[in-house]
Order: sequence, then structure tokens, then C-alpha cells
Amino acid sequence: MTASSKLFKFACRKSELRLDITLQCGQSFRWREVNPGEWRGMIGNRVWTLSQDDSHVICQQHPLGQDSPTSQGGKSKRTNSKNNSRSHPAASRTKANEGEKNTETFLSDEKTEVLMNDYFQLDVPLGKMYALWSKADKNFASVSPQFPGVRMLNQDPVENVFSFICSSNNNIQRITMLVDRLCKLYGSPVATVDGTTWNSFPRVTSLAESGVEETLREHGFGYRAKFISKSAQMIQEKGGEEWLFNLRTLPYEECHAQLVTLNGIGAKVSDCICLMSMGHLGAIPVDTHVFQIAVRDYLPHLRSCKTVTDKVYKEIANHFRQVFGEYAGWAHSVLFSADLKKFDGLKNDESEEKNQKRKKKKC
DNA sequence: ACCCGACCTGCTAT
DNA sequence: AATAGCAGGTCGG
Repeated sequence: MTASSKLFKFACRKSELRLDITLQCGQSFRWREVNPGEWRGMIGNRVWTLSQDDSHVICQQHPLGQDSPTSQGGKSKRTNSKNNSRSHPAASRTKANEGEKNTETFLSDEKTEVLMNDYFQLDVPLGKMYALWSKADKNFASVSPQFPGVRMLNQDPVENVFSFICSSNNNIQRITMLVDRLCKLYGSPVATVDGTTWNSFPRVTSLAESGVEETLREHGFGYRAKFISKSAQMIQEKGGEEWLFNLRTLPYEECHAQLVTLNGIGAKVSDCICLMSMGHLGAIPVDTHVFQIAVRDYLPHLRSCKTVTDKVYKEIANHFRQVFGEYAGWAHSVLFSADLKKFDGLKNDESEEKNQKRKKKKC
């Protein structure tokens, strides 16, 4: 019934990529499970529905624009047509999309493959890395079998920066809600799928306009409204999105230092951005979870610390880098995912059996 | 260099 | 039913 869409399928085992964990572990906030095992979101300014079986990932590409030509009559509150003047930053950044024009109805199979390869960083041999990390660390060895295929996504820096400004002192559910709201308010419509319109992530220029802070406060962003508005303006002053993209060329420490100059970006958020969109695979974002993991499983002497000071932060990050090496940020993400309550269901340990026994007793 | 309180909001546990 | 506690923190003092 839906308008035509294009399918592409590539070989990939779940030990190399688990969509459910990778897309919902809090690195990107733009993916939705539209049906069991079916994930919809945007890569390179196009809407995709992804699913997988034991040996393949299936990519359904949705056409740009409306999926039902008759249902045009929306009163779009905002007129952000100027936002369409430029292709998606992630797309413009990657070799995969050089020369791509958004007017093409569908990306070719060849380009799709390169795009997926780039977004999921499939050149990184995750299975082998898990083996190395397991060898290096007993705790990883015991936890990771329940959480295979957790990959870092190669994300768009603009989306990454503003999404993680929203993340401070907040939970994944509400971060997701705020990011969605940001796109509705300041992004522009890209495609409508099953009656739902998907908007691009806002341009920095849109977020730097006057009145943004007030609007965002009205929409529940709280104190993050000022951070978003101010950081967007600061980025504009420094040279706009180009400045942000060029941070990728800097070494880790310099890149981290530049990001921290933005309002609302401290050490932790800066490390998220370094890891997820700047290509620094050893960056370790130390948040409450990672601190607790560190105290529980690695550095018990830090238990007495009330707050994560700069010194403690560095000690934890350095410890993870020492244990896991160059790709420590990736390993950290596996441990982080294993610590999320939302993934408790993936742990098939005794507690599940106990629960079932309890149920039986009740019956 | 370190520590502290304040900060928006909405879900959870008690 | 009301209220403290917490969530992928950051800032200014």
C-alpha cells in the first residue's frame, strides 16, 4: 500500500552488528522501532527502515517527499525552506555521497552499500575486537556475550553536538523527545512514511536565530534552551558548520578542548562528540553510569568520591584506555549498554528463571 | 585544584 | 496522593 521503496540487503552477522542495541543504546536519538525488529530513522538526509536476520541487514529506502500525494493539506507552522539549500552534513562529509543530489529518487545499491558501510563503520572487525577485549579484561569477557554487535555509529557532528547538549542531567526517553521536538521546530520535512513526516536535523544557522531560547523553553527544554541557542551562535561566530566539521582533522586533545569552549558542553559531552562524530575511538565519556561501572568493576578506591572531578574523570578514562587500547571508546559502549536498565531483558541469567518460577508459584 | 549548589522537566519509587 | 530522587551534566562562585 505504501509508495514504492527500494530494498538493499547486505551480508552481516549479528556478532558484527546488532541493530536493536546499537540504535537504542543512547548514541543516536533518532531511531524508532516501528515494528518488532524494524527500525526507522535517517541517514544522510534520507529515511531508512532497517531490519536484520541471522546473516543479513535489510535496508528499505523511502522516497523523498510525500508517500501519499493527496495528503498535502497540512498547515506547516514553519517555513524553513531555506534549510533545504544544502545536503545533509553527514552526506556531504562522506566520500559515499560526494556528488549526491537530493533530487534523485533513490540512492543506487552501490551508494547505499557505501553509505551503510560508512554509517555503521563496518570495516571495524567487531567480532575480533570483542575477542581481544575479552582477553584483556575478565569483566568484559563475562558481560559481552549478552551484548554482541554493539557498534559506534559514525554520526553527523551537528546532530551529535545539539543532541548531547540535550542529554545533560536527563534520561534517554526525554532526550529522544527533545531531539524530536528540535527537528519538528527547526528542521525541514524530508519524507513522509506511513503518515509520519520525518524532518531533517536543524541547520546551525536556524538554531542561531534570535528567539530560539525562548521558543525552546516554551517547549520543555529547560535550562538547555540557552545552551543550544548560545552554542549555535558561538559556532556561527567561529565559522559555522564548516568549523565544526574541520574539528575532525584535529588530534583528540585539541578537538576535545575546542568543543568544551561551547556553552553546555563539558568534558563528558565533549567526549561523546569526539567518540561519535569526530572519529576519536579512544574517547571515554565518563557519566554516572560509567562512574558506577568503574567503581564497581575496576577502580573500587574511587567509591568515596562524591562527585566526578576532573582528576577522577581522567583517571577513569585513562584506565579504560589502558585496558582496552585504541578502540577503548567502543569497548566502553558495550559495557555502558550492558548497564542500561532498558536492556535488562537481553540478560538471560538466573534472575529470569527465578521470575518464571515466581510466576509459576503464583499460578 | 577542588567542591558546591542551582538548574528545567518528567518519570519512578516509596 | 504527594514528594523526594534521579536521569548518559554543566556552569558560576
